[in-house]
Amino acid sequence: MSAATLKDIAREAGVSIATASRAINGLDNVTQGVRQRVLEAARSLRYVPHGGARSLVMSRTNTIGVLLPDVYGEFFAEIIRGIDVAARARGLHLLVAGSHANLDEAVAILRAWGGRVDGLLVMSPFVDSQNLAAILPINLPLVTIASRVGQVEQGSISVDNYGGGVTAARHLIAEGRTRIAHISGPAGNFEARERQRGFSAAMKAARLTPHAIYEGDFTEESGYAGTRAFLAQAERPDAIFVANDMMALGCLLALSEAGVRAPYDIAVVGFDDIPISRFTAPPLTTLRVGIFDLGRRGLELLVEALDHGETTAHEGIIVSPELVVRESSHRMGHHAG
Amino acid sequence: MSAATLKDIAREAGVSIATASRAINGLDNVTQGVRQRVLEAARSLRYVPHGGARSLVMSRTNTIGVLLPDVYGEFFAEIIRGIDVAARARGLHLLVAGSHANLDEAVAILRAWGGRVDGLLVMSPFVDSQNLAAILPINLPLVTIASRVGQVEQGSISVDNYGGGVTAARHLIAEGRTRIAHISGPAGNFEARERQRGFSAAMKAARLTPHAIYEGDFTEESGYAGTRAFLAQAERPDAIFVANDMMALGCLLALSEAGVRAPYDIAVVGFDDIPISRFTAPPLTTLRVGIFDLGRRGLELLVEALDHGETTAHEGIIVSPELVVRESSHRMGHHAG
DNA sequence: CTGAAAGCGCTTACAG
DNA sequence: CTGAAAGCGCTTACAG
Repeated sequence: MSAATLKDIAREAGVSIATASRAINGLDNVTQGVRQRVLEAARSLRYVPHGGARSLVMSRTNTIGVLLPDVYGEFFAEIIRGIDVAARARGLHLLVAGSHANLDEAVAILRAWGGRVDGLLVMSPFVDSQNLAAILPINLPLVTIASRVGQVEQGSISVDNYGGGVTAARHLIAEGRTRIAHISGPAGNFEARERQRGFSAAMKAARLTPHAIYEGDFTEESGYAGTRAFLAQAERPDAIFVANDMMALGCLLALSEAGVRAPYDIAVVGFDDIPISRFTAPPLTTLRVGIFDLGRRGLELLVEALDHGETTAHEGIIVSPELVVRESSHRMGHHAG
Repeated sequence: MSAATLKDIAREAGVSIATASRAINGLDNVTQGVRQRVLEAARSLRYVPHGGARSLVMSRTNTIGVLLPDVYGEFFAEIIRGIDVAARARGLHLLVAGSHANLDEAVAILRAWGGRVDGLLVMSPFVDSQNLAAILPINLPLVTIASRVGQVEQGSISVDNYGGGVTAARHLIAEGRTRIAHISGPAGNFEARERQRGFSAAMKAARLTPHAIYEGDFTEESGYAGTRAFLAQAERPDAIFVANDMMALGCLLALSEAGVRAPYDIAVVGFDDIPISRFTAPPLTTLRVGIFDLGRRGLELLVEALDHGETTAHEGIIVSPELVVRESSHRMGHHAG
């Protein structure tokens, strides 16, 4: 037996399919008795409305398409969680693509979503993703998260990465560090680039030169490798600004293995404040971007665009990361051994 | 201008809408010239097929519904990643619900997916989720991941949690530990229960009694709290089997803060092998369940059920977790200080 | 309050 | 090779 349709329950209840539809949807122009019969028929036939058909006729899918670059690690788990919680609260469904390697792939995915989504939530941190909006195959409300997409978009929420880089550098300088190294994110990543720019600018303002720069790729492995490289140098750094927390984990392990104590020998500052950063040993000083809220607010912006029509020109929201000082960078930590 | 439809491009190309459809879909019964004209019209009108309409008529959505209990932490990021990679390779879309607190909510979500998905991938580790399959509102192919759903399902992939608990206990016993404590998962969680059962059985077989049991909830916080509780006892444990890696992170921090050295003073074993477990200090001994593959294989099982019809009775796949010995439990670690 | 009819955007036998 | 027509499962003016 395949799924029951409105036609089936109309026949069963002895009414027209229009009336069945009204009863099911709780419209008020239906008599008590009729409604009863319809609902009963629906129950006995285990009727489940066909969402696809309904979407087609109402030209509204109640579904948001979420396009992410890669769902590896806690950062993306938090983003998705924020989006999911906000979507569920509004009865919206989420069509999720958890990876795209480049613009072409992103466009192909978006195209395949035609007629399946009401709006788009996109995170595409590639340096060239400013073209995304222009290439966009479907003309839908679009909100970008932590991306460099620009112009055409309906709204955006992003992090002041440059400012965060400045803050990180200033903090380490204020801690009395002078040989400050940097492990960056991948070259093609817009956010990574901004963080490094901010870091460099603040160093320059303090008349310091970066002690060393290592190009990582945002994975723990690369943070580990970068730190090993620094430790092998003739003159070691006395601080490392790591462009995200995942890499900072690798950094902390490399230090620990080498018997180098953070913060005493080398101070470490990360970026993001993923949930586990409070639980590293030592706990990690980092720049909190409020990952969950990035996702949540992104979805809320999109809902606004959906409700108020696409004309509402939202300015981009820019979140200032907050320095969270924990033990990895600060000699006076509570648990200093 | 709203989105162009097949009708628009048919008119533009001077053909019938049936022919336009055939040309667009690459069927071979179309002349070169006609195909050219249609494709050109489609391009100039920026035509994107309406996936919803296509689904309706073909009664195939090419979409899988993914129901998860909670997307917090690396574990779920890995599960989603595995599912996503496998789905993208097959051109399938993913409708994702990243949280449900109980059976009722799960059922409501599933119901709302009627007519939007071809099959269901469900992870519902609640003890009572065996009822899920029976309550299921829609009659769709269903594969469960790490769940206790049973009978009605088309397929399942799960972890031998009991066996993993046994292995963890045996390992610690073999390491010469005798005062072995346990931080469990939440009481209502099926997997947590099985892990503890296995642990207890192996302890009993070795004529040992669990030194202490603390009921956690799979979060870092509870691992931290449980460990603090253990450390406050008159007689401290010399080993802790922690029911998942997230809690083990909290455990390691609590030890580190208290100046208790793992593995020397207290050995620690986790469960899951989330990506960061290699990067804790000390690196965490754990039971690798192959999280990514759990997601990937779950989706593959579902695709099989979709292709071969719902009759194929898949037996449940049970994955044996593999003990990965790192420094947190073993005195002879490479980097022992 | 209820029903017949049109239509959402597409695919697919059925004729030609 | 091409087109007219039916139909996927629903909603919604339009009459009554």
